[in-house]
Amino acid sequence: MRQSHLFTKTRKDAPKDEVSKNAILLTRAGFIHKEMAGVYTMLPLGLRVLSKIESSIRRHMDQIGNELLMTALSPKETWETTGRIETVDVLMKTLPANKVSEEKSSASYILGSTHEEMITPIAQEYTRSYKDLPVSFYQIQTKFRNEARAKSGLLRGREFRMKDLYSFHKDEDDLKTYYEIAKKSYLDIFREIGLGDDTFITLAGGGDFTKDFSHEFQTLCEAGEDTIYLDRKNNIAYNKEVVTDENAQKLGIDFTAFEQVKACEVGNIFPLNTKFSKAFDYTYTDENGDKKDVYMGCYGIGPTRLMGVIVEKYADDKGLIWPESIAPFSIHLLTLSKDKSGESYEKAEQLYKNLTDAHVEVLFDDREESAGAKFADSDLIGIPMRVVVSDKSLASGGVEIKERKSEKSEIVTIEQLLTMYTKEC
RNA sequence: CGGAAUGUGGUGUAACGGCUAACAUCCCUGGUUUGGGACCAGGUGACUCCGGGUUCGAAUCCCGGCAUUCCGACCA
Repeated sequence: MRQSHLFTKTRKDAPKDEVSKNAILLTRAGFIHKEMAGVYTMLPLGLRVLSKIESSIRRHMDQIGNELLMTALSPKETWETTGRIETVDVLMKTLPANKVSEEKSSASYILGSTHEEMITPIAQEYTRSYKDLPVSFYQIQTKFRNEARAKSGLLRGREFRMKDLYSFHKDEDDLKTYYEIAKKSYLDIFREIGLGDDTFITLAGGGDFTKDFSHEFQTLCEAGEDTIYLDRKNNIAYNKEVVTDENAQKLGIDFTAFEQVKACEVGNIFPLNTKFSKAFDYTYTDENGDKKDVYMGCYGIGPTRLMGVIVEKYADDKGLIWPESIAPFSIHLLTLSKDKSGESYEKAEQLYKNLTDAHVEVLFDDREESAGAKFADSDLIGIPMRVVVSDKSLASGGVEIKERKSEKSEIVTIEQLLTMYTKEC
């Protein structure tokens, strides 16, 4: 993509209505645009990152589930069936927007904050035999939660992206088996998008869902809302909420020996068992023709929150630093020449063409800006590799390459650069 | 949902109760410049969040909303 065609611009000043690092940098670099507290538009650069995160999640989820797309609007009745219309305080309801529509219909709907109420009847309709089980469904979708306090930019929004996976099983053992598969898949995802080393499975309270512990995936992050008790050696953590004397005794654990760290919950998984299948009277027929309860699990990851966490963890004082796997582009190509008929400009154009022909994702800064402005923007946007084509670089034998995360730059020939990026494909 | 702070051109800031609301940046014109957010000249752009009140006079003081941020509670 040519930067001259990118409608967003960078800003030197931080927006005054943001304090969190992720919101400030993503706004300054033109990745997001705030609409309201906790509600952000994804601008082109932001959408590219979000899409990469979601693609990565999708690749892993396709191994263990069927993708579908449920509706964001849901009928009130289904929430009345489970009783959660009374107990889930983040539910948003639609209202007729004006007098005219009020006269037409006074119906109101629930905006989906989670989809157990919708997926269970779908599973019930299609999978009623032991031969159909286990089965699992997932979607990546925009969710709505009326958080009492949206905060920390992308970390806690009222409208956000979520990947939600639901699994259905013949019995508890089968659920447990799948639960472990899902757990592993989640760890693979976090590793792939660059959070592997700092993300820990964390035992937490099960909320309404279960009396047992549930599992959260917590990424070490100062801006996170949670505190976890971490045992790095054994690769396990406990959410502060379950660190009680009672649990210490029950589990035979000395929590004082654990490291206390701030973390952000990037995923969670729950064994729901029969909570929802009972509410919807969902049973299957077993080999003997008997009706049996269906066991269920649910598993969530928040792509927008992941994006925020990655910014919080990897940015420096100059701007964003994207991990390779989710960067909006692989290469930020800069020409320092404004003379569009000059040699260095033409070399840059040719290089841009060769790279994009080879399916390398390149952001080409072809704008008429000063060198300093281009470097500053490049640092702010945070694409992993910067490639500069200028009279100076050509005189030194080629193009200058510099990784965003490194201070060092080096000169390579154009052929060397092309080889580096095209032989991977 | 409780508490606190803040609302001024697109963005970031300034302005004692008193003159045409100032500065920077962005944007537009022209010129100059080209390896770390260049420079010169000119120009556009604000009912000072909304509604009341006090006052001869309100961006400024008071009351009520709304919005944003932070702290706390909450967080399927």
